[in-house]
Order: sequence, then structure tokens, then C-alpha cells
Amino acid sequence: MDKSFEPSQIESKWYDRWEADNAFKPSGHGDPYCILLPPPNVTGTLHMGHAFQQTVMDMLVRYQRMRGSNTLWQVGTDHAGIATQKIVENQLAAEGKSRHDLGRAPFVERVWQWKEESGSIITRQMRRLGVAADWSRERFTMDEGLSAAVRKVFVSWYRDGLIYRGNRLVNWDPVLGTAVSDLEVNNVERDGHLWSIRYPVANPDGTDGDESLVVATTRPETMLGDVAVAVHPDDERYRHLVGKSLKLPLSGREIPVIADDYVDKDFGTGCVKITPAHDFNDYAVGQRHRLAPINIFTLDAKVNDNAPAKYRGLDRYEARKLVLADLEAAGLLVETKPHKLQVPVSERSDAVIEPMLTDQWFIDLTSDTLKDGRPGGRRAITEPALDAVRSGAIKFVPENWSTTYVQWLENIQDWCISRQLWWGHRIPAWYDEAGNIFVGEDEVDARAHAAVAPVGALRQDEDVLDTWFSSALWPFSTLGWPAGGPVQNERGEVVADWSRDHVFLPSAVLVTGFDIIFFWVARMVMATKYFTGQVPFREVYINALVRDSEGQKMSKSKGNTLDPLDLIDGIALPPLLEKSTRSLLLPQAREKVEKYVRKHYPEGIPAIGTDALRFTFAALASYSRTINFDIKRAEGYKAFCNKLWNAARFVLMNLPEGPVTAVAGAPATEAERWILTRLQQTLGEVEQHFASYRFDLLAQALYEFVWNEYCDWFLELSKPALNGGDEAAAASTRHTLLVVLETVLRALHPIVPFITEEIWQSVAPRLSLTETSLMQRPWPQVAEIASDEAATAEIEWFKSVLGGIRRIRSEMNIPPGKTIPLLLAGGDNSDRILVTKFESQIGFLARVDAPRWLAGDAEEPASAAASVGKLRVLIPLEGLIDIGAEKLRLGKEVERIQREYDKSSKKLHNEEFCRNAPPEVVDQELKRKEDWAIQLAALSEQLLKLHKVI
RNA sequence: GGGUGCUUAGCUCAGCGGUAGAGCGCCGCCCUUACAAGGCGAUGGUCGUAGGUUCGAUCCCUACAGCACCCA
Repeated sequence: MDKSFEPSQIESKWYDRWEADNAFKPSGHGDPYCILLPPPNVTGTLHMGHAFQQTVMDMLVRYQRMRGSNTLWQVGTDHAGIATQKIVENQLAAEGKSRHDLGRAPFVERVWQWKEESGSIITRQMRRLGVAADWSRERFTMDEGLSAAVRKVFVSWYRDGLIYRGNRLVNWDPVLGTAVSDLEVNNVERDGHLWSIRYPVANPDGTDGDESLVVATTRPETMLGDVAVAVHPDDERYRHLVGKSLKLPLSGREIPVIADDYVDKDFGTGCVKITPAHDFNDYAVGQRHRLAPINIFTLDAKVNDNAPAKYRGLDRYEARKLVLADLEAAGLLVETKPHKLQVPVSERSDAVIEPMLTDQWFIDLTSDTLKDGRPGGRRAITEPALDAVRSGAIKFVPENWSTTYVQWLENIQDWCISRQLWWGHRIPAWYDEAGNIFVGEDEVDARAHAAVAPVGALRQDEDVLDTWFSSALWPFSTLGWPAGGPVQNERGEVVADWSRDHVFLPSAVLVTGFDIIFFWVARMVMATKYFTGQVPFREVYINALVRDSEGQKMSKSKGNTLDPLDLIDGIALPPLLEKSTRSLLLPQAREKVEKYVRKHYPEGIPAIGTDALRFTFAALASYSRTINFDIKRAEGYKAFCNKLWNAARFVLMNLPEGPVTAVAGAPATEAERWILTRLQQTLGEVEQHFASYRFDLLAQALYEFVWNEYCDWFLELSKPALNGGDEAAAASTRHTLLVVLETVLRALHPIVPFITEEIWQSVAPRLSLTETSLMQRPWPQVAEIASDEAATAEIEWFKSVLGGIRRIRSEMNIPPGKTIPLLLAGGDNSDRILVTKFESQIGFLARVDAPRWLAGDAEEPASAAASVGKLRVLIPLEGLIDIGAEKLRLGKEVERIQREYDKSSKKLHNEEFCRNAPPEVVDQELKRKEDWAIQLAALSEQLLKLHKVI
């Protein structure tokens, strides 16, 4: 083995071997354990969130595989309708073309080309992360099998009366020209104005009356589509006007004053203009009062022919200016004041969303019963999804997220599933020339199920389905549903077979971010429950969001994004700068990003390797909802990998040639029995932390075991054993060194697969193991390892003795290389036995001469002292120690112990404590008081002696 | 407005009724033959504020403050 750990040399080697050996495929035996990868965008690249999430999944899968489960890690990508279409449209725009210049079929062909070019980037990156997924089953949401599932589901839900087409108000992105989900709309606070506009009351003869109402609005241009003004029913100021008509300025239409308790009496004037066609709240008010909406915008947000001629064709913001100017001129603009408002912005295009009345397809999630008596969406889809969580069939980790899930479902609206795009699953619906709708798997099927005879030719719906519609089917469509038998990919390879693979449903755990609980998690539950009767997964582990070291959200325009591969491979400053600023358009942003990068990575990013990155993710994965990724932390874990590497080197270089066999009667030494005990405890903790998804504690337990116990103590203790005269102890120690190493490699493997495999390959032959890869080794069982409390207590004693000597050495500035004398005083019989037993270890590790016991009555030389129970460990001062310094040191120590003693003592004098506290707590306190008293006595006596010396 | 979190060492975070912890950083001494990506040791905290419950509160309860995020 090389002197230090070089990740780049081992990672690709092992990944290729594993994959070639089919090590990632389900074994076919054991309990099914399936994890579904949240499918990333096929044209996307790996970011820190993916890397974190995938590390978590990979740890679970590797752990379960070693435990003997039949593991399936289902990977794949989704087609990300809007995002992907937009990328290709941008490419076309660079050529001066639009998708309409190409036409639908050539455009879609071009998107497929782009998908082929870029589609493997993210999967290559995932391999670099060490993802142990079954690549032979990789799927894409638009591949034939998954598309068949989409058609089947659409048609079934339609025929069950749960999908309908309707003219509804939706979030319309006027730039992309499509409906978008309300989940893809962000409400952004912006500076705007609140305008107060006077609406005169109309006289019965149509002329303006003396009275008027003043409405406040942030969107004056929409008044062209006003159908009413609403006031609160209890508002005394306006009660007499309810039912009367107003003359709508600029349009001249008459509109009623209505009473509705949606109105906030105290906001503005207490009068609200109602524009049902362009506001969700107003739409609801309009429906309550049976007012027909008036749509005043075209699909690209220009004023349409429903408005007075002079405004037609104007963009909504130009129209606003003109409306305000005209109102001003008419003396109807009462007030203009600055106002902060929430503006709905499309996540996909940054355009301001325009609520728009359009024909769309919806999934019914809200009606209890259909007109024909069949169950409606609430009963058939929403309630089962709620019950799945309420009943505990699906558990969220951390548990709180179930509240988020439940509250959202309780307030759910019908799901708009149509998108006005070309890239996606085309809606399997056809229209005849009379506008009748025919739904089927294909046109033939649609005709076969026609309720009325089609009039003329059929024309398929132009729209595609929301990407999440296909993602919602992921838990069962990837397993081969709806086909009964083998499903092949485009290369003719079998990728799934429902008759065999259905055992993987429900999957064990879904690992995903909270941001898609609504988008994806809830919808998978709905679809999977409906079509398979099962839950899609038993648990949902909501992973934290990865932020930068200062807690800022990672974003390209801030320059604080990290490419996981740059952490793995390292990157120098110049290419990092180039990369970070390459795709930025705004010069200010470039400057800011460059400054950030130079400040945080003045020397670029050091290569830490996949294992260290994975360990870092594990160590950061507590239940908190965000993790701040600090590269310093990752560097620390690279050091850990190096530590493990060198520990292995030490073990291997202390072995004789050939296999090492267990010695009869072993383990021979306390140190071995202690490290095995600690190993056993650590494995127990690891089990527990896997079960509770506490990867931080899991990583910490292993880290501490490897570094602070195995390396710091056991390896050090093994040195005198290996080099001492006791050949049986040496042989036993060699074997234990090896066994503990091999066991901890197994336990670490799910977190750090590469380094553990590399080391294991050197270790395995020494233990005559027959497996060819660490991946084939069984998970280490707690029950296989014996614990020994007595040995543990002895080693703890030893560590205290050593600690005492080391502190004295360090604080008295005795050079580490200098061997010094050691005197012992006090102590009981067991101390004497232990001193004899550990004499060589104490001598070796503390660099002291053979200890000498002071006879009870012998004159004690002036010494520095530490106490271990009743035992006093003395370092004679002569020629070594500054008495003044030792008095100071000892004085501080005595004070500290005195404080602890007083605390303990005070507690025990409190009668309430003794009466009310549990007996074991009182006992513990008594014991502590006693221990402090012993130490106090020993050290104050020592201090007294030092004072006498001078 | 409704909801969910967070506030602990210089930084990033565990802990959560009974002796305040880790990693990194900082300081001191050491290139001791596994590892200087290292060893040994030290420093560092009235656990956001104010009340309450309790024999005992960083932990439970209440209020407040600050900071996030989600939904409307």
C-alpha cells in the first residue's frame, strides 16, 4: 500500500469492477428492499443536493445488500417538460429560429437529439459518486414502457370519471405560453403601488350619480374586466349601496355592488373591484354571485377585444399606464401610494403569471360523488392518500413532515395536468368536428369507447401532460406495470417484469427533499394507491437542503454553488473562476461571483475524493432541515480516510507472510478484549442509527471508533504487545488487529465504499476470506462479537493513568522523547495488579522507566502528581520540573475538584433531592462525591508536600 | 394571516430532565520507524431573553426577541 491515501487512483477501478460483476443487481433472494431514485432531469447535471440525497440512498442500499436483502435501487431520469423544451428553444433562438419555424414533429425530434447528447451526463456523474444502482434497469419517463403506463392511467381515470376537461382559471405563463402548476409559481414581494379609483354610482337613467365608491387596487388595468365591486356585508358605510349599479370608468359598463365577506373592511377603502377572469379570489367571488367573467387578455398578456378599442393590443403594463393616465384625466384617480405586493412569478421563465381562463384537463381531487353516483376524486384519490399517512402505513422521517403533507392534501385543489407544450406525453384525447371528446389508448381505442358517433375526422389534443403526471407513476411503472410480463427498452433489453418485480412494491423508503412533498410524494401516493392498492413506500426520509457554509441557498448567480465533482477531483482557481462565470449574463453578477469564489477558494478546491465527500454528507445528515456545507469539514473527513488507510498499513506491515489464523485461547490481552467490546458497542449504535436514519450519529460513532479508539489506543497498545516477549499475546494481537479492521471496513463500506474495498482486498487474503469483493461480505453482527466489561474497566484505568502522566509531561514541558522516572503511591490491591499487568504498555506509551512503588512509610520525593482513584501517580521533580509551575497546576486542579465536590455534596445535603430523586441517581451522586473526595485528598496532600519542599 | 423549524465553544453542528460534547479553527510541545492529511496537551460555553413546572432545566411549559422556510 502507498504511504498515503490517493482517492483518484482507486475509485474508477472499483466502480468498473463492481458494475462489470453485476454487483448492483438484485440478488434474487432475501427480503425485498427497494429504493426509488427521485428521477433527475435528463438534461441536468449533478448538484450538491443530488449528491447528498444519493449518498444517503446509496448508504442504505449498500447496507441492506450486505445484510442479505434483495435490493433494488431503481434509477432513471425524467423528461422535465418545460425545462427541457426551454433549453432547446433557447438553442433554436440562438439560430434565430422558433419551434414554430420547425413544426411540432421536427422540434420534438430535436429535443430527443438533445436528450441523447446530454442524457448520460448525470448518470456518469452518479457513477463517480459510487452509486450502487442497477443501471441495467435505468428508465426514462418518456420511454415506451413508462409512456404506456401514462396512457393507461389517463384513460382509466377518465373512464372512472376522475379526469375532466374544463374552462378554468389557471396560472398562465404568458412567456412560455402554457399553464403551470401553482407549485411552480413563486410569490415574490415587489415594490408597487396601491391606486385608489373612484367608481360613480349609476343613476337609473344611466347617468353618473352623485355618490361614488372608491376601490383600491394594485392592478388598475384589470378594471377593464371588472364585473362588480364588493363590500363587506357588515360594512355600515356601504350597506345602502349593495344591489345598486356602478358605472365602470373607461368602459362605461354598469356593474353591481355586491356584499361578500371575502372583503377586508379595514384594507384600503373596504371596497374591492372584482375581476373574475384575472384573479383567483375574484373568480371565487364571481362564482358565488353568478357573475360571468370577462377575459380582457390574450394568451401573451395583451389587451383583447373585450376592452374598449383604445386599449386593445397593448401589453398589460402599457395598458396600466394608459388606464392610469385616462383615470387621472377624468379626475377619478383618487390616490397613488407606494405599496409592497406579492407578485406571482413563474419559476420557469421569471415571467409574471397571469391568471387566465383556458380549457385544460384536470384530475378531480375534490368531489365526493360523481353525478352518476360513482366515487369522486376526494373519495377515490385524495382520501386514500391521506389515510396512507394518517394510518401510519407511510411514515415521514422526521415525523413533522406528515403535518405538511396532510395539511396540503386537506386543502387540495383539482390538479391541472395539461400543459401547452410539445415535449411530453401527448394527451390521449381526440376531438371530432363537433367538439366531442374521445379518450383512449390510441385513436382506435378512443373510437371503440365512443359514447356518441364521431362527427367527421378526429384530431388529437395538442397538449401534453404535466411531467409530474408520469413521475407520479414511478413506483409501479418502473417495475413493469401495466404490462404483465417482461418490458424491454429500446435496445431490446429486459428492464422490468411486473410478474416478478411487483415484490419491490412498496419500496422501503423514499429519500427526497421537502420541496417536492406536494409535487411528487403526494401524487405518487395517490396514483400508486389507486392503481395498485398499495402504498408506494413505507417511509419517506426528508433530507435537508444543502446550503453554502454561510447558510445561503446555493445559486449560480451568487457563485456559491459547488459541483460535487470539483470536490471529488479538485479544481484550480482559474478554471473554477471560468466555470462559475461562464453562463452568467449580467456583468454585475460576474463580478460578484468572481469575488465570492476568490474569497472562499483562493487556491481553488482541493481534491477530497468521493469517499470523503460521502462521509461528509453522512456526518452532516442530522434531522435538521438545512445543512451548511463547509469544505473544511470535508477536508477533515479526507484526513479520516487517510487515517484509516494508514491504520491498515500499520496492521498489514506487522503481519508475517501468509494467512493469519486465530490463536487458541485468544484474545489474549485486555486491550484486545476491550477493543472488541467497543467494536461490538459501536456496531450496535450503527444498527440503531441506520434504523433511525441518523447518519450523522452513525458516521460519528464509526469515526470515533476508528480514530479515537482503534488508532489512538488499540494500535498503540498493540505495539508493546507485538514487540514484547509474549509470543502468544503477539500472535493473538495480530489476529485481533486484523479482525477488527476487517469488521470495521464492512461497517464503513456503505459510507466510504472505495477506500474500504481497496483496503479490504489486501486484508481479505490474510484472513483467508473467499469473497472477491467487500460488497459480498455479510454485515457484521453484534452477536458475533464478545464483550468484556472487566477488560474495558481495566483499559479505562490504563487510559487514566496515561492521561495523568501525559498531562504532567505536557504542562511541565518535559520533551516527549525524554524517558522519565515514575513513582506510585497509595492505591489498592487491584491497582498493584494492574500496574504489573500494564507495566510494559505504560513504559512504552508514557515514556517512563519501570514504575517504582513507594513503601507506605518511605520518604516521598517532591513530585508532580495525578490521581487515579486512590492511586497516586508521581513524577519526581528533581531535574525535571519547576516546582512553582507544578504548585500552580496542582492548585488549579485542586480548586476544580473542590468545586465538583462541593456541588455534589450540596446536592446530597438537599433532603428534597434525596427524597425525590430516583435511588440510582442518588447512588450515582454518592459515588461521585466519594470519587471527588478521594482525588481531592490525594491531590491536596500532594500540594501540601510541595509547599513543604520550599 | 396560518403553519413548521432554528437560536449551544471563534465557525459548522450534535445533545435534550440528573458531571455541557464533536469536527474544524486557535495556542503550546513534538518530523516518536502507520499516518505532519500526524501525535500529545491546553484554552474556549451564566446552552437567545424573561418567567413557570420540578428535589434538579440547555432539555418540559408560557411569553418575548431574532433568523429561516412553507402555505395563503
